[in-house]
Amino acid sequence: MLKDLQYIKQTLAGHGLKVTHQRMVIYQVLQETDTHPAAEGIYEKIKKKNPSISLGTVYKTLEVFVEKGLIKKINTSEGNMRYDARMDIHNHIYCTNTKEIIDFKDDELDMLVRDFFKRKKIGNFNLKEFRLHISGEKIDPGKHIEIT
Amino acid sequence: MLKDLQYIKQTLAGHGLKVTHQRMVIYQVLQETDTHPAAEGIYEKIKKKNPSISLGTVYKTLEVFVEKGLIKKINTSEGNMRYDARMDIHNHIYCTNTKEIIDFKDDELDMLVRDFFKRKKIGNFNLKEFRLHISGEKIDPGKHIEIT
DNA sequence: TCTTTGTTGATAATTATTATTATTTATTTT
DNA sequence: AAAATAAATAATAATAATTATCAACAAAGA
Ligand SMILES: [Mn+2]
Ligand SMILES: [Mn+2]
Ligand SMILES: [Zn+2]
Ligand SMILES: [Zn+2]
Repeated sequence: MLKDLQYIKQTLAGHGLKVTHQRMVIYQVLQETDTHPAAEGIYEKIKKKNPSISLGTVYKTLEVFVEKGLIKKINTSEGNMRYDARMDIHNHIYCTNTKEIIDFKDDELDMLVRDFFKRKKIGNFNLKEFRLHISGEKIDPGKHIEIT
Repeated sequence: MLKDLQYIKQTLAGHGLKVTHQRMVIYQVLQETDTHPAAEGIYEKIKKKNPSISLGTVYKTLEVFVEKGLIKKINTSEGNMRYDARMDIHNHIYCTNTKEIIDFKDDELDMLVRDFFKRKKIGNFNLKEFRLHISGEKIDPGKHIEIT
């Protein structure tokens, strides 16, 4: 899913953000990857081509993206934050062994849960969203997890 | 749900832990409360009656409890850890406004999801558990959330 | 061009948490 | 019971992740 620069520019601008090189490249990294990286990881990847970038800028920029609804911030059980460019509602599979986070989306499951909460009401509460956190361990850490 | 000291002693001992005053009082605080406090909060509560206790001890003790399967450690979307004395599998409702975490357990929902994963298999993955994270906002922050 | 405003990089500060270690307390051995 | 051993605690230092500060820089507007 290679996004061209034009698309990225439009996306940033469309969210009310001034287009800068740093923002472009940070957003691009997040688009290209599905590993839900931490700020540090994004920073390391960018530094190769762009050694002058600052880690603080990465943090700041990611925070701005989150505020503008461009990306999501997700928290791991290890306590550090990871970032996710996928904005559709979906769930995460955590491997407690490799610390990987894998996306998991299933319409049937969504319906099932949404349906449940149509019946079961939570009083004095404005439900925004629900996510399923699935955790376990990869059997063969070398191979991929596959959802069938 | 007032637990007497005898019960707490037995629980600690039953999990292979030496019974100390600090452990007793830390575990007691967690038992008495349903607010999923952070280490700091537990520490503050204990300090009143027991001013000599150290924050490091609270952290250490909580970690020991988690390892022994006495309590659970849960992570908030703000990134800091909270502790939960409830050990049965259950879900959490997060209020993004008050930062409260409220327990939510429903057998029908559990079945629904468990059932789903009996059909939908995740390959190369040993599923340990799934939890539903429900987030939203309290409508009246002064009042309680009620599950009907 | 001058002025204003927003962004970045360098760096300092903060927060949550963990590690270290001497002291205290509990348990076992003599 | 006294001595020896082991475990737990308090005080403190260290670390990691993240946020704040601020001067330099860049873009946009007048
Ligand atoms: Mn995601
Ligand atoms: Mn819980
Ligand atoms: Zn994702
Ligand atoms: Zn709970």
